Amino acid sequence: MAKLRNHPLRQFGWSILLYGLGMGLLLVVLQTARYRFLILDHAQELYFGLIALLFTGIGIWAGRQLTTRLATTPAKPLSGQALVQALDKLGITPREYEVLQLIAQGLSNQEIAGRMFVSLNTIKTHTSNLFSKLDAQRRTQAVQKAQAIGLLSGTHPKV
Amino acid sequence: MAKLRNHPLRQFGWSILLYGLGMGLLLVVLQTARYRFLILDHAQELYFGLIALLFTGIGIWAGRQLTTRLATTPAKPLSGQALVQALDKLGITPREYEVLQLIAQGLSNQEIAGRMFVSLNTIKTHTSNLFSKLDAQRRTQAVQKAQAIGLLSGTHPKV
DNA sequence: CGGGAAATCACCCGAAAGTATGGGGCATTC
DNA sequence: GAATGCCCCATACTTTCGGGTGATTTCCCG
Repeated sequence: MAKLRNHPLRQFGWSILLYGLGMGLLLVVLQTARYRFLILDHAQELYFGLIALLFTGIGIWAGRQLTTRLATTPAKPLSGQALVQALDKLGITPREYEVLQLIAQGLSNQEIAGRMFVSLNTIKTHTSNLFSKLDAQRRTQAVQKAQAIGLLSGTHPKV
Repeated sequence: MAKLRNHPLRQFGWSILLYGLGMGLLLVVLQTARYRFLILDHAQELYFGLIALLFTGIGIWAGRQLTTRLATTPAKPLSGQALVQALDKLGITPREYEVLQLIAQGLSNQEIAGRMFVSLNTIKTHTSNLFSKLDAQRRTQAVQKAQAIGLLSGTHPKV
């Protein structure tokens, strides 16, 4: 084992870890940089501004990753409790339902994998199980059937 | 063929402006605060960390604002004359609209070809043109956008 | 008549999607 | 502690999609 892996950077599972590491590293870099060639007390404001801007951007990115997970789950698709029963009846797990919602929003498997911080293969597994439970062969068919049953709320244009 | 129509982008209002102003103000506050009761040079690292954290949070908040604003596109039924106008505005031909409806019902290109008594390649051409007119990359995305505009009626439990 | 739009079909090619199978980790339950 | 269910990941393989290009026919319009 541990030889050549066929996945250079495709996996998003490490996103959070990388984010944390990157953040810490950036801080260190900024710190050292400050004590080297930018000792000007005058540039103090600049630092704050730059850091603020940078981390605002990072925050927006991170937020985009998180919002879908947070936003889709507590959304009121059909009838709350009735929804749970319907899902339970079909044997659809929470994770699979998440995938279903993202599929309905027109996302690709790769994009879904990125948003849920899991591997593309995992998404494929989820979709595969989901399709069999919904008795569908294609994602469009799955969405259609899910909407027909009422599993999905109104359309949410993302992108 | 494949002509590109105009796709006006959505405006975000002046929330960005307010955000910028708020950010600048926050910086000023932080600055003055630093020179008053927090003059410890020792806390330098803390400052960066706190600011980073703070603005990451702000970024997440801002990102959430933007995405939700995008997500609140009206999903009206739309029918009759208004439908024709909407289709005409997008440059969607009758044949393409037929394909769109069948796609929304979860059919594959092969199945659509069978139902419309044409070649699979013809369906591919239609879908391709349709996607460019709807500004979609995937069929699920096309369906989602079409529903958002109101081009598609309620879901029909076929199959 | 010539131009343009629509509809039809074809071919290639790379990227996604879907299928099948197996394995590991983890928590709950019996 | 064995069994179960969910989740995660992987490999291998086949099929479908989607993009690009080009071509033909028909029909309408100026």
